[in-house]
Amino acid sequence: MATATTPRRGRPRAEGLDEALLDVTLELAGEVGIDGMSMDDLAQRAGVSKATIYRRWPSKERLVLDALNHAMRPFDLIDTGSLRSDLEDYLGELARRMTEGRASDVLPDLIAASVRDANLRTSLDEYVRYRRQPLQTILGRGLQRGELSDDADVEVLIDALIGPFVYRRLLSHDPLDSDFVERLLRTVLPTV
Amino acid sequence: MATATTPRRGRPRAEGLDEALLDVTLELAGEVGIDGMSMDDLAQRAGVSKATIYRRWPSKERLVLDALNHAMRPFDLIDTGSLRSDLEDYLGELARRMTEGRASDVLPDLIAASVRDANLRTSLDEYVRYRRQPLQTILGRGLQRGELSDDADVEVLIDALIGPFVYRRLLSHDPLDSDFVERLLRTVLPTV
DNA sequence: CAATTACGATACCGATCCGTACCGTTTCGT
DNA sequence: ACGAAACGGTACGGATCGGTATCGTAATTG
Repeated sequence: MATATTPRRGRPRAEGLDEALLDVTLELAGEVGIDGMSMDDLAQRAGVSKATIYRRWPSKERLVLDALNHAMRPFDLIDTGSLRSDLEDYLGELARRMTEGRASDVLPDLIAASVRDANLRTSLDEYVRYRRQPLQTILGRGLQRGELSDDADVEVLIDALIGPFVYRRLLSHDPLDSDFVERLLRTVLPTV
Repeated sequence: MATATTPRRGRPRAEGLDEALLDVTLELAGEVGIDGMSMDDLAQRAGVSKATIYRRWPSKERLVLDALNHAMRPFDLIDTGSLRSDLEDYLGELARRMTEGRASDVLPDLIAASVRDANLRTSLDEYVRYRRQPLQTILGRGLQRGELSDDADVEVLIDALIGPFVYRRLLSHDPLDSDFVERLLRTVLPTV
């Protein structure tokens, strides 16, 4: 976790191996689930000895936790000048991450595991807030510009924008593409 | 699965035990997860010998599958005469089932497991279609009555109605109550 | 060169779990 | 009464898994 600041005496840790292991962890957990992933399989997939892993993390639990937190990368948010295109940009990026991203494959398993694991729950909550925040910014700008009615229910509007993505990704398995983004915005966004 | 039609020779199966076991299975799976549920724990919780379970189901997998399918009970759909109150009724019932229902506790785990289990996936897909159908009926009536614009995107509208429920239940953990139903309808439903 | 630490490989321990087998007992049909 | 099937209890086998320990080797510092 913390970078080793003191250059010790013996053979140094393999460079970049920590991050590589976190990636493999996320990948494998996405394939076979967190519980279904054995440390032996993980070591083999990474081309590494189990001892090497346990020299870096004290337990499987902590490793998985690190891997999940490591996967969260910030959105860069651009102000295009219009509510509609701001939302198109953001939701397009969201669709991309929910279909392609490394983290997206673990999501179902993470949700299930977080029900009974307080640490995973905390990580997941952060992730959720992370995704709402940009929409709050975008919709706030829309309100200032008058593109959104003053009595609009911003929080529920966010639910109505993110919810369908979650629903399609986890349950209906309908596509998450730009066409869907268009149709969703036409359906949900109050016509101005 | 099939009811034993032929009254055999020896001691008959305990009456209603099958259903009781399915209930306990669903309950326990909701608490500790499908993988986390051991057959020994299940037997103890049900006050039953493991042999009794394996006399009825050939494997844990088939038992869980039966339990999930058993949990799906039909909605009874009433035509209140107005689109708005039809939706209030249906979404209110949906909110109730997603928070109180036996099946609701297993949902996260079921989603995760269905990613890698074709049989669970099939059950889950049925469940998903089950929930869309009533909305298709309700919105269809709304179209006929002219309460909905002819160019409304019914499928995406359904996504926008169900999605927020899924999102709140699995991710944001915000409440699913009648107030939320009201706010969601005000936000999503095109004002007539 | 010597001490030190990381590495791959492997064996191992203890725990858990699914599924089966066996026991003596209970409840039914004949 | 007798055989047949279900029952609770329990023990067991085979497999898997997390984590530790050990060993010989490689890399780096002093």
